[in-house]
Amino acid sequence: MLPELPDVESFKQYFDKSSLHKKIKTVVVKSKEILGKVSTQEFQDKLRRKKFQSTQRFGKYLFTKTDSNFFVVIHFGMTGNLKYFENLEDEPAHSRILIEFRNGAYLSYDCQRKLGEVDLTETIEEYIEEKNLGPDVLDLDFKKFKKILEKRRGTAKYTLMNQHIMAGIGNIYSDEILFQSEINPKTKIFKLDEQNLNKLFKKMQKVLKTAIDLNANPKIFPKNYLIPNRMKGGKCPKGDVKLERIKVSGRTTYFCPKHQKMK
DNA sequence: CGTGGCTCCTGGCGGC
DNA sequence: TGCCGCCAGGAGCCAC
Repeated sequence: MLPELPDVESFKQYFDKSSLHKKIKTVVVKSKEILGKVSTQEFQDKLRRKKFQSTQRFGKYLFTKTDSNFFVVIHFGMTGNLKYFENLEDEPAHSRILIEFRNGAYLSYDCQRKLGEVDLTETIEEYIEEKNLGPDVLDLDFKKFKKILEKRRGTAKYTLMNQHIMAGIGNIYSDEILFQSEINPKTKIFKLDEQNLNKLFKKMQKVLKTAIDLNANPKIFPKNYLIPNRMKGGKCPKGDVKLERIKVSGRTTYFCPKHQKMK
């Protein structure tokens, strides 16, 4: 699936399990377009002989702290992935950055469409500031959630997906959250009353946490989830109504016309 | 502030 | 059969 908050959380777990506390031997930048501000030279020089000490996820970003007081920031774009492996023949097809550890194993950042980005930062706060990201969705309580929605005039879908308002939700999970909340994606956010907002907040937390628990794997999602049916001709999991496919905020959006009526 | 359109990118697929 | 062009969607930019 596409790298939204639950997917990045599972990348974090994968990274932690495979790549922490191992000394880096070499770094190969195979597609320099993937790098943000940092040059290939600096990226390689700074990482050589270092170790990753810990990781932190914020929104759709994964921050990996090195033992030298800087972070590697990984953004997965649409097609980013991580793979740890022992033999070079197992290197993925679109390996963009390849880290070789001193134990002989490798970590590859694979990204077919090159829409992802890898960069360095001194602090997480600095990076968040620079990208102007809103708070991480899972750090919100209901009070803060209501606060950041005040004075917003956009649609529910746009508001959930806008990383400057809140960080972590993308096109796929916004559809799921709105489906579970029984809110039409085109509903203006200010049209929702206290009760609607409360339901939206609770379902948002529930959907994201459930997806994290299930390793962001739609194949094992609950039976009443929209995501596994999110395709042309897909049906509402609560009945046999056909899902509708429209554009909201320029993004392909699936919703159930029966359960997500306009308020 | 929000919307819609364009851009980046690659591979899969539909249509002719 | 083969090839063109659309589409997927994360995110930035720009005009309105």
